[in-house]
Amino acid sequence: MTHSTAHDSHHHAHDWAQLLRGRGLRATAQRMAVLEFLHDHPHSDAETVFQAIRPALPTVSLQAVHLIVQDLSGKGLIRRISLPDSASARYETRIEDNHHHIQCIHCGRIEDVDCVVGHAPCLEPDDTHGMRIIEASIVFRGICQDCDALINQQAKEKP
Amino acid sequence: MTHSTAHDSHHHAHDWAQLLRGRGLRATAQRMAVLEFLHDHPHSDAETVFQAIRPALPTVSLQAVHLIVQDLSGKGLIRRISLPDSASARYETRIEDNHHHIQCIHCGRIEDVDCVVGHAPCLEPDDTHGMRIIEASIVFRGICQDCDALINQQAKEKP
DNA sequence: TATTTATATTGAACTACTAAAAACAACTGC
DNA sequence: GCAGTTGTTTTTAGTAGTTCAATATAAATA
Repeated sequence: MTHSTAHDSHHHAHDWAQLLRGRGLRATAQRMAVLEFLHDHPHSDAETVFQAIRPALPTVSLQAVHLIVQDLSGKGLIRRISLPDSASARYETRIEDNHHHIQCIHCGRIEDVDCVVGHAPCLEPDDTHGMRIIEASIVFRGICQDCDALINQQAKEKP
Repeated sequence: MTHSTAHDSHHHAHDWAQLLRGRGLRATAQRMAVLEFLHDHPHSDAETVFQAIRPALPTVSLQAVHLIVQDLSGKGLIRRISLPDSASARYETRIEDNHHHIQCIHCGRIEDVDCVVGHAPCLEPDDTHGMRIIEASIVFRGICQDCDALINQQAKEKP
């Protein structure tokens, strides 16, 4: 019988330490801080994570963050996302499902795309060239409403 | 009535010069060399293109290649591909159709994926978060037969 | 608690790409 | 065909993101 507070069940308190040890990784403060931040702020890049966790861990280095996200990706605890319109790699803790992403080519804003209409077919190319498919990475490139309005406005101003 | 030799029809000789001028770009030797090479070697990165065309154009610089692929992408003559398992951007001349790619996560080999079973749905996420979709970039990550065999063999050698 | 060993830190280096100014070459009109 | 204009390329530097190597540190184990 497990005790779980209302806060826990709502927040789904993650035992990052146990998760790390389960994959044969040591539960360090840096790794847990990275996991915690990525859980609350998906699609963050290494620099953003670094800046965010620095106040709590003043000695942390950007290189350490790079090393951590690499290790965690390798062990499947987080997922690395490389988007056409972002120079740096992004990371997220949501790895259980096969979800995809949509990014505004103007402002770079990124959102999750939970599923694709007709979903399954997207994971089955008709000719795999003899390859065993591990995952399908689908990135939708678009323009968000804000940027669209902004562009239309700019077009009016100087014709 | 057009004259076309057997060689032409087979090789589908491209008039890169005319294609460039049609988009308001000057037909320079560098640009034509880049187009020609990318046509024969799709999914090449800037460095590869640079090395390939250098023998014919000894004064060409890597920076020029970067600039050229950027210009050509901007004018829609080539397409830029960014793959999760490749650090550098790749380029291809095949832009008419909406085809996708499959890459081996082990050796990095890239192949075209002409179509997806059930095709159309992949271009329609169920929630666009208010964004206007411009394109869907689908990359299949997998392991090719050669690498799969290699990995299995290595696993046997040291258990 | 002491020891072992993984992990973090530090500092440097590397790769892909971009920027700015000068040299050059493609298109225009003569 | 030749000269002028302007778009391109070259050259030189620089930047961002990431990785590497050696040392220092801290987590797990006994």
